[in-house]
Amino acid sequence: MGRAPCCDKANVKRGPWSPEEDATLKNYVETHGTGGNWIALPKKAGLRRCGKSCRLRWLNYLRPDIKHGGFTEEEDNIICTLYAQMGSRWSAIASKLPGRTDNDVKNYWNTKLKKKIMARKVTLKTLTHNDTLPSTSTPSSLTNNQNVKTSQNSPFPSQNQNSPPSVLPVLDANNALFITNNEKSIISFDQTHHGLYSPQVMDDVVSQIGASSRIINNNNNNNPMLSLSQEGSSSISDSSSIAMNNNNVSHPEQQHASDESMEMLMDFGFGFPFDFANGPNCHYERVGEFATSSYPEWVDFSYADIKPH
DNA sequence: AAGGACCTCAACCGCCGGAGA
DNA sequence: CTCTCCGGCGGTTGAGGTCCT
Repeated sequence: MGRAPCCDKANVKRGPWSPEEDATLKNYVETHGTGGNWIALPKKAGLRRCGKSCRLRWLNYLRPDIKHGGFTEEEDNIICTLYAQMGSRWSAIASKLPGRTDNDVKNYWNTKLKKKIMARKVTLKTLTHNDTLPSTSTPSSLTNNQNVKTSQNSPFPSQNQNSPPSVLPVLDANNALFITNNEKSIISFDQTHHGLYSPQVMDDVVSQIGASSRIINNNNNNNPMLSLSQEGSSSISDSSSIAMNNNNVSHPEQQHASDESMEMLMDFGFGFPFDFANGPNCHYERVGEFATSSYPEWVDFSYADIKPH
């Protein structure tokens, strides 16, 4: 048997609040406070509403310090950062945004911000060994991560046979984020997807892209380009992903579900950032937990700058 | 102009944990 | 220690608005 309801649902009004009800509740709370008991408040205030409904109405709409209207770019960044750190703990995230409620933040994330991030073009670009290499610097947003390595002299670091392949985030003069991982390839995230990339993932990405028949050579300097963008799509589904195996790079609908050769799946479906990569050669960890990981080469790009394409 | 699809966001639901009896 | 009550929270719903065909 479940818990008894908090109020007599047959005798309380439900649905949208009228201006009169708003005024009654506002006047009562401003005059008397909540009295520490929301359940008893509607009766005292003369409202035919559930106490929980009164509390919600006050917290989300009537209280004086509430901020209505669009979110700023700065607020977007804060939400993204905190979501990457703590997931859907909306009240905790909202507490860092003065005047915003958990409901506001949750709605904003679910209806706009998630799609906004997904819509950003994600482009992986591989360069050949003969390409001109960018001058490099450490991304300032990553300098606090002591696991991050940068390449100052040789852009193609040698590999230690006994250690996982290194993933080396560097910035070129235009602040484009590049990732080097072996002697033959650099991956550039012209516009990066936030997420957590393991060296195993990046190693696989480089090797798989190199063998991919789907690489698009879309420029004149022999730099093959793989684009994961959803450009041209009128609507963006909630789950967009690419799957990789030993032989190709393809969209999952083109991939047989029973294909046991699949090595990994990168899911851009926002479980973000928690469902980025998994598979026999990959590892699945939460951003906030990687510091204690046994994989010291994990790189957190949650704070990487995103620049318009 | 109409109607269907899609989007937004206020409101509700039900679970959980803390406080106090 | 157990039980009850209540506030707080995240997930979900659905009415109303907007866009698209």
